[in-house]
Amino acid sequence: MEIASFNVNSIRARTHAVPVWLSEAKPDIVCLQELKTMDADFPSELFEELGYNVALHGQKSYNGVAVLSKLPFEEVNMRLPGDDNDEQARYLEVVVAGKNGPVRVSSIYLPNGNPVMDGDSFSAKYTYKLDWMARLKAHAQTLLTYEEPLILCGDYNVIPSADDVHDASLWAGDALFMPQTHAAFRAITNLGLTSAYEQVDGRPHQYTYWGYQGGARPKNHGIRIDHLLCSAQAIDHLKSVRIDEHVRDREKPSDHVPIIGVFDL
DNA sequence: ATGACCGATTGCATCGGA
Repeated sequence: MEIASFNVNSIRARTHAVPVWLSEAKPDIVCLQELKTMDADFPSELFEELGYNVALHGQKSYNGVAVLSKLPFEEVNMRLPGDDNDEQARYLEVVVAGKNGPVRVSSIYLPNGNPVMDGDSFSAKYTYKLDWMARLKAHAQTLLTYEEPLILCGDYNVIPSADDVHDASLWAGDALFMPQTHAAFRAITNLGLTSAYEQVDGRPHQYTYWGYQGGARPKNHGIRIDHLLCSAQAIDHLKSVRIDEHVRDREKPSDHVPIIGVFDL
């Protein structure tokens, strides 16, 4: 089973790029982020034609997550517990039937959090990011008690270490690289979730995002912020990981590229 | 010679992104 994560930066702007990539890569499950559209305007037919079932949690203009799956959904959950007033569409969790039992997959669009400061204290945006990460930790803790293959896929907006960016000094003080961000990310991984990339590859300076500005892609000034966090029951069956960075060099690309984990599940 | 950001909105500029 191949499971991918891809922040598309508007699904309507990517009606060519995403189906072309799907036709080549043929992943079984794809977690999409930053749809930037309401459910009614999501081009489901493009994906149904390619054999995918679609689970959708859209939002007008911002955010929005989806899961495409060749296997039918046995369960779909659209909310990250912990704040009933949170209206932002950033979480979608599904369960499909693997070879040896249920496989649980989430599509995550973790808040950016910039700017970090508002005067002398953390901004509302950065506080929302840290709160959201604490909620994700609490939910992950619940899901891990199921002792299932669990893969939390998404745009975490977290640069895990200085090895995951061209020049870390340029990111000091950024919400993606703050000590508090790193601590909140470790609080999640320390529960027993392993980054698929770090488990089977781990080379430094491999990126999943290059900004549109300043020739970031040709200069290879990227960051690695899209991650597949896996329970032990998933990591046991992880065979390989790849980052399809060639997608970034095509016409009208997203600023992110897909990351794919190959699991024997 | 110079790698000039992109997408959504009700807009002809502003916001959010990372």
